[in-house]
Amino acid sequence: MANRTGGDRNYDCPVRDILDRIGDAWSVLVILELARGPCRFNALCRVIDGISQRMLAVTLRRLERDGFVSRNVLPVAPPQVEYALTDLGWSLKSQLSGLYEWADNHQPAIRQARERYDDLADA
Amino acid sequence: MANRTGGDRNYDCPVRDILDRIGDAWSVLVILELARGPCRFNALCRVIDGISQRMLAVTLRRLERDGFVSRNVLPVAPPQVEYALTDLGWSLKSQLSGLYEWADNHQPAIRQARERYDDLADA
DNA sequence: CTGAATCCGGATGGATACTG
DNA sequence: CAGTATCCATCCGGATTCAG
Repeated sequence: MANRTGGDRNYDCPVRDILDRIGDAWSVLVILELARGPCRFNALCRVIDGISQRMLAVTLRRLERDGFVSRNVLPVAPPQVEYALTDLGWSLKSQLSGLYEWADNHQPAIRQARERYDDLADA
Repeated sequence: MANRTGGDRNYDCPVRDILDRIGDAWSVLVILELARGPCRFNALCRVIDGISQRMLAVTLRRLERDGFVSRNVLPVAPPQVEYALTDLGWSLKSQLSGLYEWADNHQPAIRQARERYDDLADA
């Protein structure tokens, strides 16, 4: 989605951008992983199970563009690039933590609601 | 996205479901609208600018399934269906409010980061 | 090692028409 | 009124290949 499909269903969305980002599974996983410490491209690729090089690159670029992640090229050969959370990134991370907590607390309720709903639907 | 594309990139995602939901623009808008009070289908359709009948129906069903929204069929003719937030829905709404606040506070920083990034890219 | 470019299948969402 | 069904354009993400 990146930033609105067509480009202009504007609403009030100052938030849409952030929602688009955290609505993206990979972004969240990358942020969570980087919260454990700075990390390099391939290391991230290995540890984030299932992500493709392409999506990791795309995700990192988006996060970097939004200022959540810093990209540090170490002048060595072969080149190494280290990614880390910025202050803004940490701020977002703490928001995510809040969401995670909420999600954990309420997941049983959601699960239950779904089962009830699905049972009725099957019948 | 609904619930994981392929169906099984599992991770630790108790949160993924919620993230998928609030990552969806329509869901957020519907919740926000219902937070202003119960509402009927066509009324929602009119007030949520740009949504199609289909997407409203799909969105409402998802929200209902997860227990965020209640669907109340009034036994009159012609049939009326009133949607409203459940307690769980209100709980989610307050989380969203937190996110909105955070987003508002940090949007300047993000905007700035983007401009900086894009300027460098253009050059 | 760290990516960028290309190709491509599948899912998503819009438009439209139809129904109870 | 409150949806459902169908068709179709679009976009996303995976796999693969190439490059600095």
